[in-house]
Amino acid sequence: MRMSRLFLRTLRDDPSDAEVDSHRLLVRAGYIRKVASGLYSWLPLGARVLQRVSEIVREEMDRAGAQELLLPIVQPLELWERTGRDKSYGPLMFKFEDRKGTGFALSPTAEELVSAIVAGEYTSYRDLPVNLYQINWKYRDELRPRFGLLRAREFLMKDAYSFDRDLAGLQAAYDAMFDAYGQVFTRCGLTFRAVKAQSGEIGGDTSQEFMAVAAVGEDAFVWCESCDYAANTEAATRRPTHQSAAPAAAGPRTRVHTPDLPGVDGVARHLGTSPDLVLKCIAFDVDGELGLAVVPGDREVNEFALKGALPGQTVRLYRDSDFTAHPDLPKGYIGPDFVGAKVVLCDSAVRAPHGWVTGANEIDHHTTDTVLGRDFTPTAWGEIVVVAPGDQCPSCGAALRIDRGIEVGHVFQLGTKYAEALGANYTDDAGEQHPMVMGCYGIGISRIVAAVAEEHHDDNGLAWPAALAPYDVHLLALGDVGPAADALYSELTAAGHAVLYDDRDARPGVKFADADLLGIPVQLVVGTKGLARGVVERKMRVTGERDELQVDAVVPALARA
RNA sequence: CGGGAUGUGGCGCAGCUUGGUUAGCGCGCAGCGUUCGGGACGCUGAGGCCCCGGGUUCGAAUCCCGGCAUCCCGACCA
Repeated sequence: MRMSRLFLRTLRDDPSDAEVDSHRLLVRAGYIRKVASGLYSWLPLGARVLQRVSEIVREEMDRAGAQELLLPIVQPLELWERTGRDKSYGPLMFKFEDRKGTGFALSPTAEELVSAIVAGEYTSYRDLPVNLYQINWKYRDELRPRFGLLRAREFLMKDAYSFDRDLAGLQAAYDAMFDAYGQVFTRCGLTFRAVKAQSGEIGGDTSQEFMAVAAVGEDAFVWCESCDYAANTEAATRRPTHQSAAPAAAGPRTRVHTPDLPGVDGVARHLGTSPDLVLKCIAFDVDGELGLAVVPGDREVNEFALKGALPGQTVRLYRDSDFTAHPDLPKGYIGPDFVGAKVVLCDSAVRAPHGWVTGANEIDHHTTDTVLGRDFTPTAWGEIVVVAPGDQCPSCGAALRIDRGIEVGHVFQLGTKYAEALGANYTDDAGEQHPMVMGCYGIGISRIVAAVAEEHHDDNGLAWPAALAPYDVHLLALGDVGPAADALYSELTAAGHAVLYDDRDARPGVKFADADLLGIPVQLVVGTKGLARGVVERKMRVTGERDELQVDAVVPALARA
């Protein structure tokens, strides 16, 4: 491509509305332009990168045995009503009506539609397994789009759906997708981890997220320094801190006046102690009764862990409205011995060998030297805190760490939820009907572009991994070298390289600066000085390494690289 | 949804407090000349519904009211 003809305008100044590096540089380098909040146009360079990521994903999906299809983006709302997700997805969906008043939505994902299609075609165990995927635009009217492509309202996603006879089949499909995902992100040059996750809105059981490690990532995840344990903060757990209660060294329990101090930090400061010696009692609803989650004051309750600790029961943390409905609850001053509590679920850290400062079950009062066993008795134990750095890994005991990441992929074992709702059943070899067992697997393709830009750039601009760069080689013609540069351009193109040829009538400094900003991996500089000695200069964008190549050795040299 | 900030040629910004010529600056763009290995310089030029609507006033980018848009922070943890 001759740069003199490329639809491109680079910007010298950072766009005022871009905060993170990927957004800032993709706009400055002319890859994307914002149309509205969370909506972007992909200019030619950006479109090529998106295409290259798509191609990598396509190759790995095909290799893993999945089959590509293409589903409509506009989907009847009726389909979503059948699984109830028109409500649960609710405001996240872009909804509208056609001229006849029929409801439609722009697809935020496609479990319903795929299930309905499979239900309409396949009915026999002989048909299974099958794994279908598409690469298509998805729409979510996000609460708060931000960080450019990282949380957009329109984004390109690869979504795959597997259908199996049983759980063993699902596990095999899931494993195949998991491995393929590792290949995709490795090929894209991302530093990533697969972390255990909660399934969230989509439903189902086992799920793992692929997180590209990045300081600007919106999600924190926990990982172990010495083994491969990794989980997002919702799903993460730790080893119990105390297996059994040691006798607490404490004096008599004492009631103290703590006026207007509902917060742990304020109470600790007021009493000259530290937050980790204060017990926090968080009220929750368990099957309509009052429960208390008891954790040290420097910790937070993990609502997912809380639910996991009380299997089979419906658990929900109290909201302001619950406290309004229960004026008898001294919010901020509840102790673990509160009389109305049917369940007192303590974290293992509560077994620490010392007395605690706790709420005195009365507004403006706390008690000191509150002792486990003497002053309060838990009804249950569990690991219910949000994991913090330094906690022990549940599988090996080494220290856990927390990093931030960008969720670039997510694999789920869904089970039969959608198959049942949409009638995706099959007949087995004994003539009996069963719902198909589903998995679903997503990759944020446009988000990968941003995540890679986030990881691969420097002060001068982008620095694409070779696999994703919009062009392989950036050929710069400096000064009066037209014929030689033209010849090289033709040779390289003929040899199969995607070449961006800066044939513009611009000064060298402009060309160098733009080349670094665009971030194509190999820069070839044809200048009058070098040409006089029969050489062109090669610069590697990532490392900055330079060397010289004889003009007639350029094509073979690049072929080797 | 709550809080904060912003909206002025394609991009980045000043002007607004204290209303008053023809609305400025840098980049970019066009023409001419000089220059030519890390975002050159000079001269000339084009390009603006000052976010939208209403109001105050002889007069509004500027003051008032109401919208809209964009960005940031937060969105239950006692």
